Formats: sequence, structure tokens, C-alpha cells
Amino acid sequence: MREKLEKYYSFVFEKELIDEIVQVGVYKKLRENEILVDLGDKMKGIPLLLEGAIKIVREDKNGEEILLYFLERGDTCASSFASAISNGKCGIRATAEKESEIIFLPKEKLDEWMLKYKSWRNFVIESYNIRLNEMMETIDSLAFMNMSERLYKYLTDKAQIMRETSLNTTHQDIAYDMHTSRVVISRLLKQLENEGKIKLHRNKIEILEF
Amino acid sequence: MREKLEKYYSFVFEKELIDEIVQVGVYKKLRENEILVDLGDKMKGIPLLLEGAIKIVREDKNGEEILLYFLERGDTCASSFASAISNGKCGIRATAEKESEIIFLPKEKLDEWMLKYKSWRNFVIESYNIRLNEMMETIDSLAFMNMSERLYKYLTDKAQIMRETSLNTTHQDIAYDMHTSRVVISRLLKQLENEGKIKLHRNKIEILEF
DNA sequence: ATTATTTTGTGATTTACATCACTTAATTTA
DNA sequence: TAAATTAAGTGATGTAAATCACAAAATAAT
Repeated sequence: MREKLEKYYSFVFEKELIDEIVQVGVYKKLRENEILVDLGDKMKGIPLLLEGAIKIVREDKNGEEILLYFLERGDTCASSFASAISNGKCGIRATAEKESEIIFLPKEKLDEWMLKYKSWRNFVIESYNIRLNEMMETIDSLAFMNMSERLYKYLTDKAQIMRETSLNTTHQDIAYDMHTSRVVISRLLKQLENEGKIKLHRNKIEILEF
Repeated sequence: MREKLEKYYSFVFEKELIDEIVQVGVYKKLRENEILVDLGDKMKGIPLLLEGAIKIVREDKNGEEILLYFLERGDTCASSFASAISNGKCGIRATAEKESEIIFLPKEKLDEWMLKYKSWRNFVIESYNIRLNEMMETIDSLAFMNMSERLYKYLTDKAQIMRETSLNTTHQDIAYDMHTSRVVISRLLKQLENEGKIKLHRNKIEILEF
């Protein structure tokens, strides 16, 4: 745990803070598709992502989903931070897209560290900024792009987060994330394949052009 | 300035902090439609809204707009905070929807106060949370609602922010905010009128049902 | 190996919204 | 007061995406 913490966070956190994190943080390994945070959960702390990829989705009353963004190593979940500090509920679901490793930080420390460590203050603010910007990008996609453009962005974004050039996924799963139907995704994927940007296989999409 | 500050912020900030704000804050009155923050601006501080209503919009490369959310008294612009602290650019435009009053806080103080005042830390975190939640609501609207529902939500939300039951606006302005065409808005408004939810006038929309 | 299940492909149809083209009404300006 | 401008109403048509219905592969289960 200390090793990975130092690998990804030594440029972010002071040494003393890393020491504290090692002491109070709870290491956890997440299986693929394991739910880390669910709708309405009250967070008792926040996760710091050491390795892997986490998908953050929003769900409405009818159980329909829309992807908000992905987290990768070095990220934290700003929504949890909010929820942890204010004792409020979390409006999102966080699912491990692949096996991941996190450190869970107890909420009691969150405010304490704000006083003690400038690097922590920066990290918190920076995390919120990144998340606000991701949300704006999501809004841009929904408001300004058509399905084909959104789909291509989805594929390339996800490939980057997963650090792979092929994605192991079904058309139906993509449709859930993008809040559309499988038929639409299948047709647009075929179109992207014809344009030479991707190559389709069963349960797998190769991305040829980034 | 002190008077309004105490009126809306005395339950939020410690007395000492209010004193400091009075000392270093710059009071500014905004005319209707005055631009407070524009795309790409580098913020030298953040605005604290004393009175009025501010519209926050996102713009894409083609100059097309989409409304993100409104600010009202007691709010601050989290996006500016981000930009001010990190010296980065602001990805939004903020326009006064009606005559408004703000206090501009210089960025040098922002981090200093994080150390000194717990109420300030809470306020900053709380502001980010509110903004994240507003963005999620915007995403919900775009992803899950049809135009008619979005329009009705737009009207009632805006009426609430403006503290009026009628809005002085044109169909075209609404179309800009919602990133659609005037024709579509006119038709849907007529429909809402037939349902008895609103009453249409030239340059004015009365909301009959909230 | 045969059957069942999951995944993908594809035609046909519907619908919400976008776009075009033009009219009517209200308001402002000359 | 007439002309110009701005705001709103409305028919016709186009189009992206949603929905329905079913077929064809690929894979998993028996």
C-alpha cells in the first residue's frame, strides 16, 4: 500500500501526510463490477484510487442510467467528499470497471488535514475542479454532440482510462452507459467500423484511430 | 454592504470573517445583462452574491450555448474559485439576469481563510457540493427529460431564482438557454398554455402552476 | 452433439425535434 | 401616422434516434 501510495501521490502529498494516510487509511481491493458507492449511501469517508478504473453513473427514478465520468488512479470521488463532510447522501453509483485498489480515508480526518496540510487543501480543491470540468464535458456531449460523436468519445475516453486499445464490452452495456438503445449503438458502431475507426468483434471493440 | 453581508451571511460566517470580508472585499453593482465572468477569463478572486440572480452558461466552439444553472444571493461561483486558486481559465460565462450586487473577494485571501475559519472551509466545500448537484440536475434534464419537461422546469426554476411569478423574456432567449430553436419553444409554450400551466404575453410568461 | 442463451445484425415504422418558409401581431422609430 | 423592427404563430418537410420485430451468429449449458 505504501509503495503505490508513494508512486502516485508523492508528488501530490507531503511526506507527513502520506505517513498519516498509511496509518489511518484502509486498503481495499475491488473486484471487477463491484459496487463501491451506491445511490443514497451515506459516506463514512472517501476513497483514494491507487489502481484500476471506476465508473461513476447517475440514475433517475425509473432506474435509467447515464454515465457521468470515469476515475483513474490518483483520483478521488468528489461526490463522496461532499457526502462525507456534510453527512448527506450520495447521488451517484460508483462501480469498478476492472479490478481496482483503493485506500479508504475516514471522514474525521478530512477536515483536520485541511488545516494541517496545504497539499491536502490543494488536492481537495483540485479534485472538485477536475470533477466540475468532467461534468461540464458531459453536459457538452449531451447538449452539443450527436450520438455518433458521443459514442466515439465514449470509446476513446474509456480506452484511455482502461489503458487498453480494445474494450471488452457488449453493445448493450454501452447503450446503458449512454442512455440509449442497443439497436442504435449497434448501428452506429457498424458505421464507425465502416469509417475505419474501429473494428468489431463479439464482446470486444478494437479502437484503430484515436 | 456590511448590512446585506450580515443579513445573508451571518449564519454562515464567523463574525471575524465578516469583518475581514468587509475590509478586503470590493463591492460591485451589476446592471441587468452585465457580464461578470466570460469564457477564458482568469479570475483574480471570487464573487459573493449579495442580491440578484446570475446565469451561468457553457458555450461550445461554434458559439452555441447551454444553461448550466443560476446563482442567487448567498451563492458563490465555484467555477471561479477553481480558476482563481489554480490560476486557470474559467470555462463558463456568468451574466446578471437582473440588477445584482456582489462582493469580490481577492484570491490571496481564499487559501488563508481556509486555515483561519472553519466556516469558510465549510462554505467552500458546501458551494462545490451545491454546484456539483446542480450540474447533475442539468445532466438529468438533458439525459432523461423531453423538451416540454425541460422547458417547464426551466420556467419554474427561473421564476424561483428571480423571485417572480412572471418572467420577462422572449421565446428566442429561452431557446438560446436551452440550446434549441425558437419555433420549438413557441410550440411547446403554447402547449403548456393549453394545459393551463402558464399564460403567454408578449415578452412575458406568467406561471400559473408550480 | 443438441439445445438454450447471449450477442449482434437489419428491415420497417414511429416520434420528437430541427429546419424552412411565411404570416400575423405588437412595438418602436422615423 | 406610416414604415421598420421585433416577437410570436403555424403549416410543411426533413432527420436523428427510438421502438418493434425478427433473424443470424457465437458461445455456453445440458
